[in-house]
Amino acid sequence: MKMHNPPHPGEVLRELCIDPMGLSITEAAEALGVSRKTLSAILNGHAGISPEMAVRLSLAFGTSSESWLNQQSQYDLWEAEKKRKSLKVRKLSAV
Amino acid sequence: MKMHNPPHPGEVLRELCIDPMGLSITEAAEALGVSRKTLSAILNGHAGISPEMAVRLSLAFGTSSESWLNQQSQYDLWEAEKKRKSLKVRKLSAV
DNA sequence: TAACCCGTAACGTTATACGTTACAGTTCAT
DNA sequence: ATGAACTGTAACGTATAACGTTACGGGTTA
Repeated sequence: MKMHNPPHPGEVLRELCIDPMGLSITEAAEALGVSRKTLSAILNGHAGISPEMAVRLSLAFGTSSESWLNQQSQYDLWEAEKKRKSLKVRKLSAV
Repeated sequence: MKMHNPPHPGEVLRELCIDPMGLSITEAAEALGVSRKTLSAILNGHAGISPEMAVRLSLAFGTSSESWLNQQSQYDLWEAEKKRKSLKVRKLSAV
């Protein structure tokens, strides 16, 4: 019940890692072992952080893979919750 | 550092909700508003719990969507971590 | 035996994470 | 100042996965 419109994880990645370290997309993408396009898409909100990417970020930046993937989950869930009222689901009661 | 080979969320769903309530896949799928195939795939580990499915489960069973999606994240991450050593990533040091 | 319900396999559709290539804008060296 | 090198992103193609529809084999029951 604490969710507050979480920012896209790509924003966080840029503001917490890329920008402070003065990295270009090209440099960071090379270090992560992915294409410039892949990283660019994440930073611009056109792609999410995949489980494998979370591990890559963990290796490159020394953070926990869990924290990156959880951020993505919270973001995805926030989007999915917007449709909650429009979903046709019948409540199942215990016995 | 606490991860212990998490079970597939479909197993948990079956053991915690479907079985105890004596529901068939057909009944549960209908209540959730998805096809029998979709629920069957999840319960047998052939599909994961999507963000939208997490919200559906939340509506049908009165649980939190977050808990379902987090379970899936932990499972996906466990799988991704298996490849950690084979990923070619260069560590980026601060300054 | 026939009608019915159940779970799952087969097939098609759509979305997304990835790479390769191509392109427009900068910077820099000649 | 003109050409080379680099940067970020758009365009296009591929693979995987979540979904629905349909079809099928195995029970139960009338």
